[in-house]
Amino acid sequence: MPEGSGSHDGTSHLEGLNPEQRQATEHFEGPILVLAGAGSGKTRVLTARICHLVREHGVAPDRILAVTFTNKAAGEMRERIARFLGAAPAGMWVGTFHAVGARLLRRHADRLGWDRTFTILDADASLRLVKKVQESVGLDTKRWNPKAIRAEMSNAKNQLVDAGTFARDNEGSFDIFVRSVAKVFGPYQQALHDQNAFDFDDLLMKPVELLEARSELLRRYRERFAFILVDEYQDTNRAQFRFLELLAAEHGNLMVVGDDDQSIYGWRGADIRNILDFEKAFPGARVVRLERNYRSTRRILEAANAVIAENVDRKGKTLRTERTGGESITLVEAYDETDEARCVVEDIRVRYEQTPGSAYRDFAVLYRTNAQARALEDAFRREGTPYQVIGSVRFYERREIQDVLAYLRLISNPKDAGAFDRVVNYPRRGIGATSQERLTRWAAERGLTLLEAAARADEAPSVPAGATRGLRAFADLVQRYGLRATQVGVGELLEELVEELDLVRQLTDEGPDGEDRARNVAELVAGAVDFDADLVDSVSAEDVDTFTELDLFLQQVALVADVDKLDPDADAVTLMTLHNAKGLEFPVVYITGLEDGLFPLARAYDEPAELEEERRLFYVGLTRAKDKLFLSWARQRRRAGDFTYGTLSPFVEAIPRELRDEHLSARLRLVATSTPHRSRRRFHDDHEPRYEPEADGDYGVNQDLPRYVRGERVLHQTFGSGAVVEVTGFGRDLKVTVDFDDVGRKKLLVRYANLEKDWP
DNA sequence: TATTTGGTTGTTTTT
DNA sequence: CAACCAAATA
Repeated sequence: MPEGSGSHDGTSHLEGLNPEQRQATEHFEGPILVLAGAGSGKTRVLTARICHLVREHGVAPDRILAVTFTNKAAGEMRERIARFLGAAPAGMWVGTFHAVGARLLRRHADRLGWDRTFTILDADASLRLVKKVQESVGLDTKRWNPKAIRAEMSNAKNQLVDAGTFARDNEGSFDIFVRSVAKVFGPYQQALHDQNAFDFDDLLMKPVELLEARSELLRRYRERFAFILVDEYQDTNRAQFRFLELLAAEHGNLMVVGDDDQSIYGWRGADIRNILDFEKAFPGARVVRLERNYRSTRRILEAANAVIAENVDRKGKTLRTERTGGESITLVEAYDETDEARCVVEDIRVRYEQTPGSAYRDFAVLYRTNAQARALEDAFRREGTPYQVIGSVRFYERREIQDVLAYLRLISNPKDAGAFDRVVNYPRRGIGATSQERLTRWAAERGLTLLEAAARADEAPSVPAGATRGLRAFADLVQRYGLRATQVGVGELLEELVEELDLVRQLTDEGPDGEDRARNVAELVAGAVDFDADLVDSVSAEDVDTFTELDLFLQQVALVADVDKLDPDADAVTLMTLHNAKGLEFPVVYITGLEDGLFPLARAYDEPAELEEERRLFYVGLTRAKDKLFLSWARQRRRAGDFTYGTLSPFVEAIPRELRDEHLSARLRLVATSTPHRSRRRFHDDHEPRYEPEADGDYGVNQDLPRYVRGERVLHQTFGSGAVVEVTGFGRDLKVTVDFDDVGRKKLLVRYANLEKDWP
């Protein structure tokens, strides 16, 4: 589902470009910002320009660096260029920022004190490490949420703030949370180093460190990447900006393509200023605007334009299309999420049956949060409509997959303590928590890696004899496979490993989910067998031979996103979050869950900037559709256990009424016609849950609960006492801002904060 | 040491 | 309504 229209094989890369696209494509030297609206053919422009550079200006492909947002986009770009040029662009670097960063680190990690076989920790592994470090520095993991700590560190790294700087800046802070983060940050980085590992954020930050510290490398790469192109520039963060600046500021040959209206990763550190202020950062930059949309019908674009026009912080542009009219936008009001899902599946069924030549892959169902996938999946399964879910329960995050991968990681990098902990007693080898702890202590005393310590466990006086046997067997196994990894491919290696561990049987014996798990492992093995090291574009061809296939496989696994695995050949409806839909297009798009508080999420109301980001996300969703848009919301929805009662999202209200075609779901229609004189609230039939006043009806009775009004004194378990300064939100999203006497101002969700009345 | 249990906790989005 | 974790048990 690439953007823009297809190319014409064997013809010029310039053919079919409109004047603006052509202008951008033919740009040669100097900085250029391409403001490309949704569906305006920006991917085409990027590939065409690369072809132009190579063909018309004689630029060698290996002097070009192109950064894309997903690996899939990178692959597609490479493919298209090869088609135009008639040959693969040898030596050209194409990949995500993370992949490019990893590639640089693979080459030069030694200059930073890492080994080139370093492990890339995924989100889960890094969280475990944070927890472990927290325990080691004596910071209660109950009181200080490891996730929050990791998020804070991640944020810092994305701003290029390292542990030392962070500590210096925050050690004396009045905010205990920040001080706690400062306590963890240094040891966390140290632990990463000890394990020869980087986390995701390091893949962006460390290359910058590398280039800043090594002027000879900087010089070399500036020269090497004489032309740099960046897609989805609106979603770059500080570290990524700095990376580009380092490489491109001198020659200025930087083309960035993006759309400020589609900036949706602010929460991940993306700084919309990067695109808004590009001309300041790169003086003399040319600006080209692509405002002609080749994707959507006029009705869809009008709706999208109306929605995004409500944002203040934007460059401002209006998309135009050559297409006319189109179907009106359907808006369905459903009873609950099950009803909503049924409506979607039903609509797909009807369209599929009535539209000649249509296929299931023409449909996409989008939602704000992954949790919403469940009800939809159930409906699809019931109806027997083929579907694929992107994200949700991510394949590589599944427990059984992580276990197998931990073996591979440990085989590839014996210093990986996280991987060791994970599988030393899986399958059971009679090594309990106590033995593990003792071994860890002994290893630390002797300066051994856990694996070395396990091999010599008999020398460790404190480790029980039973555990010693298991440990030695384990160490022996990992060592054997370490050798094996240099002899056979990763597919064969994994087959042998799974066989030896008897994993399939282990899993099937586990119970009801066991078979699924076994199937997943089989799928992983199949993936490893199919793995082709030549396709790993995050390691240069010239470097490939210095790694085992296992190393390359692990690198690949760490960096592939879920969207990368979207199978375009499968004839199935695609279900995914709006974030994952970025850059894709479909003839028919369903956007579900359009309730106030869900989309936009209630918490976005805290900050105008966040609300604008939610609106941009909606805009991204709307502009994915080529021919037909279908919007839906539910009056009632189960969220995190309890019921919520919604109203239509204000985002939808921004769409002019004449563009929408509003319906009640079949179910609501039924109730409405059978009891025409009753008020809406009484439509529920008796089999359905009714409005149940929640158990908080006795607010006035409980003397310990504060009344949340300005000036009220409240007491918090960790933050102490303070005064309420602001009250926002309502119901389950009720929030209070409190000025604490000791720790300053905090915004808390009443539902979780457990505030007590502070009696003076 | 392994397994079960019950209670607590938390849902935004992802490389 | 999960998934996760600590404590209780076999």
